[in-house]
Amino acid sequence: MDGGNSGSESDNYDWNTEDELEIENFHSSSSNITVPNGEANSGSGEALDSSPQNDEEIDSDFHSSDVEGCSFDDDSDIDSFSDDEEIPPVSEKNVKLKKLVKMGYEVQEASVAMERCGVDASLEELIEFLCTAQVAKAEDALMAPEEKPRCSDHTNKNKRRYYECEVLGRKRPRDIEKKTFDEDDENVHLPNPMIGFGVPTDESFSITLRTLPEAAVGPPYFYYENVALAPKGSWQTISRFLYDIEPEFVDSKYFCAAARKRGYVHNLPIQNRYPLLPLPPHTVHEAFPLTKKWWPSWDDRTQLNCLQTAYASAKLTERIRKALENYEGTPPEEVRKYVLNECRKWNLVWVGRNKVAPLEPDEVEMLLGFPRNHTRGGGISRIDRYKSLGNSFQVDTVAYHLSVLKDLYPNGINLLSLFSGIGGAEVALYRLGIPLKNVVSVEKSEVNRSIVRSWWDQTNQKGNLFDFDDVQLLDGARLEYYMELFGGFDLVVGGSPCNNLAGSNRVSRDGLEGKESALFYDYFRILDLVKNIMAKGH
DNA sequence: GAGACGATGAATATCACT
DNA sequence: AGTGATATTCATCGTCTC
Repeated sequence: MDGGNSGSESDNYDWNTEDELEIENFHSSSSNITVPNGEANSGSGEALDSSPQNDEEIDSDFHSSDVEGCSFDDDSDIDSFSDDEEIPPVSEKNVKLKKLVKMGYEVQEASVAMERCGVDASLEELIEFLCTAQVAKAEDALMAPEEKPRCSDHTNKNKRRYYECEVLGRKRPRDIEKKTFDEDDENVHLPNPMIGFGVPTDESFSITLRTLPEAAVGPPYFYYENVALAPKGSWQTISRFLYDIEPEFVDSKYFCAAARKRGYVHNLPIQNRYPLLPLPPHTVHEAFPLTKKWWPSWDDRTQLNCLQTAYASAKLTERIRKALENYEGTPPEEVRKYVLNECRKWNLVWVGRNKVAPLEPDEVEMLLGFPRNHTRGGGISRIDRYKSLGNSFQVDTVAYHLSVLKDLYPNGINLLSLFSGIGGAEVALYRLGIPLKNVVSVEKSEVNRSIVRSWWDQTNQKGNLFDFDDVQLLDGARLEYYMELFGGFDLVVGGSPCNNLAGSNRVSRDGLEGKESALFYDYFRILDLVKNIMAKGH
């Protein structure tokens, strides 16, 4: 492991303690709130940059831009076991996985089998499971949804109660006991209010202690994200794969002026979190002061709904203007209802008399916590900007959760960023003043990779960015190579595609097994590989 | 080919009320 | 506890225009 990580004051944080942690709210530890102010903190990275940045060793041949085809043309030995052939056995588990894949099973289903049967399962057991699963799958298609078996009937070994937390707070004690995450419980219920273990603006309900399942404890730390309102069962599955950690559901409306209900599964400490400063505006009026002049009294919205990938047409806003222009004061009930419905559906704001408009990409950037023009330039179209932004993290929210890493890694971190998108996690860490030493990033969209690469250059990052376009390229060999190169990953972060989970999707809301959303299993696969390699003692 | 536009509801949660 | 009304949702696809 990287010497920088285990050094200095890390004795306060024992990797192996399952529970540890008994600290105060971020309040009392005001020393933590020495946050670099917003985007103007480019210097902070350098200030902390005492760690050796071995840029030189890391040959520029490896510098991502050429990774499109992922050229391992360096004459390092990595070449010898790159693709189809022998991956060096990082663990027995991997060997089995490899064998199963060679037998023709998908990596994904093989992973599932190993997860279900346990690491000690023999190859025969695994194969039997896979055969049974295939039969079951065929039967499944004939079964009514209600009779479909769901989740884990296998993990009887984990009968322990693994979610125990102490709650410091005044209200909502009635919810506490329900928080225990029973594996027989089919429903992962969403917290109300949706504040996870706590948000900066509402500390009345704030959990500062939790016990992680043993298998969940790092290294590395990991942070997984997806839409909270996924089809039933999705989060049970996600949680089950991610070492039975209870998801933390948080609505970003507590961090910014727009809603964004998301679930996060992570093994980070949860005490001493602190928010990015300055705090972003929390209401539409604060975010867009100019709209106040035109905002009708009968539009009672103070915040926006979820920022999505599609936006309203100019024609729609014109229809709304026409519908309103005939009325001097307050329009009749029917008209108000129509207009308000459209406004809520499309997140329209008032920009003139009877005139509404969709948010500009710049404004969406701001709401999501990105620097202005983050997605602008480089030949990126307006439509692509909306799409990329709509799929992104809300930076303030993620940064709040990741803020606990700052004290743990004063010299910076090595980051594995899967499904990076426009770099929400990278931006969050940067704004927290956590130096990025080495970042391995996977992102399918070339537009997005370009955005992150551009941001990396603009912010004069001192570390190294390696980007790939396909998670499949990250196999055991490649991971071992990078981990060997810079001493493992400190954080594995990623939000896998939500296409088949999102409520907006009329066409293919197929759940976790959907075409894109099934990439979650690659997140698990890669994370598990990293954990195994780390455990092997790098 | 790129982009603007409109059509395409179901699933799920919340809430007021009995 | 049950019920009906109400609200929200990281989207996809075909067609058209330029």
